[in-house]
Amino acid sequence: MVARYELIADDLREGILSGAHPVGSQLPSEAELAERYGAARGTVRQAVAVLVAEGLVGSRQGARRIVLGAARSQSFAELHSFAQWARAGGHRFGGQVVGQRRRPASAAESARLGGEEVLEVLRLRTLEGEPVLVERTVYAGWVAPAVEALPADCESVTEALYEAVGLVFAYGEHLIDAVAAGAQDARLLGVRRGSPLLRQRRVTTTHEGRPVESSDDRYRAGSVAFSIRNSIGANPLVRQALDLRSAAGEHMFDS
Amino acid sequence: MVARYELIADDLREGILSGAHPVGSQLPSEAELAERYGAARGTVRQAVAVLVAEGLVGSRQGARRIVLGAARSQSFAELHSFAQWARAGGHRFGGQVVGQRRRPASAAESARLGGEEVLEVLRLRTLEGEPVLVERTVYAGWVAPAVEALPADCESVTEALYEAVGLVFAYGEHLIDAVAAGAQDARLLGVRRGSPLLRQRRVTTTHEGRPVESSDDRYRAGSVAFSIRNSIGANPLVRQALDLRSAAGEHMFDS
DNA sequence: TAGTGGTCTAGACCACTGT
DNA sequence: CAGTGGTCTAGACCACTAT
Repeated sequence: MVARYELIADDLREGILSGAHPVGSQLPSEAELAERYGAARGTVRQAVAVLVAEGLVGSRQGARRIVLGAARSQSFAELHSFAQWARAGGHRFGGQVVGQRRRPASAAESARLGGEEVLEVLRLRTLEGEPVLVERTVYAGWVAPAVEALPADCESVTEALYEAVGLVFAYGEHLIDAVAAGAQDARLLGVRRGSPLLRQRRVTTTHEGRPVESSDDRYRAGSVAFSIRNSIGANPLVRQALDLRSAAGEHMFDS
Repeated sequence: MVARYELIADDLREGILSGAHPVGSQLPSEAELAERYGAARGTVRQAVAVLVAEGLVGSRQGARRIVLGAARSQSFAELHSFAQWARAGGHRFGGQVVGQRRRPASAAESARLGGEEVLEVLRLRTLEGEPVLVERTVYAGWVAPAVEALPADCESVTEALYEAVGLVFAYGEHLIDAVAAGAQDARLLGVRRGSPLLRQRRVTTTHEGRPVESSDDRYRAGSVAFSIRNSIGANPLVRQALDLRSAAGEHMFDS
């Protein structure tokens, strides 16, 4: 069942991408759209809200909405899963488990993931044949058996876990910064020690809010960037100071 | 005029932060909230949607909403403006213009900002007394006079421009990656050449979609991170491949 | 099967923009 | 001032979850 407002949003989005609503132009009024699509104003508003959330359209009270850009937006899955992101972008990609072991959870990991044992996995991923990403993932004990059952060259862990045990990654918290490559990073990525890496740390949970994994992913500089569009009044990405000196991290990420 | 749904959202948010609705617990049903606040269900839904967008609350059809976290979310202004962000976080901060000059726009800048002349400004910003950020900003010609009129140690350019000429930064597009410090970066930030920096490139526009500035901001590693919470079905931050080899950048950022 | 969130309608009033 | 988007209501039906 696809919602009416989704269909309208799709149609408007296509109009933007195809140039029927060029960047900088005004969108038709809500009343006009409601008539065109034979829908109530509320439904049209819901459709337009989707485009606003995607950053394609800007909105202010009293004035017509304007088209801000024509870049397509990606899904949660594409942010969460390297494989799904790379596939959607038409990239050649691969992955390989480099090391994997069960070990007792540290105090912080236990608080973050629950349980007393975790599974630690080190993966190297390639894009267009080049190594670009080192993933150090710590899985909660309860998913460890399912993860261990995966092949070492599993393309998409996210998809495989869904198919194997119906596990859905639903929520994520991400922290993005830059770090110098360590010895292991450097060896795996083929860069010099100390060279810049883009780091994405994250904790992912199920629909119920149950933590599944915590990961430290490091991209070779120049291979990948994060992109965001925002507007006054709607903006989920935030800066965070990293406490240069004062009392240490109460933050969830401390590895 | 503060909207009803904002007040309800504020109240619910405070309940989450104060522990009345602890992380992992269920939120009251929409019907219950509607009765409690004496509002229609639609209004309550709008309030809860705010919390969902902030990542504080998770939502799925058929089940009660659950509380995901208690971190406060920040505003567009706080992402856009170093001063407003630092002030909201209670940090000590400062800034200083290091260099500034008008020059002809490159072809890319002309396409991005409009006009044939731009104003280029190099600023160094400090956090807790330490230099942490080098800002290289290119302003569109039409705002150049207003920017040049600012004092060299202006704390908040965003606020000053609003007060001086009523300019509002309304929309932004950001690209986040890691780079090695160049000679100038290294000298200004007090780090070694080649050490990792977190880079945020952005283009900002007015309400009308008119481009105002394009900037390349570089943070010393370990000083600042970007943070995001997301969920299946709502997610504005995306990865972007940086084209290791194939034909060069059609992307808007190419400086 | 009852409860809950998701979708949709029809209409009202208000705040703001543009002319 | 007319037009437009923002807020709010009251009620209906549907899809999904939990028991």
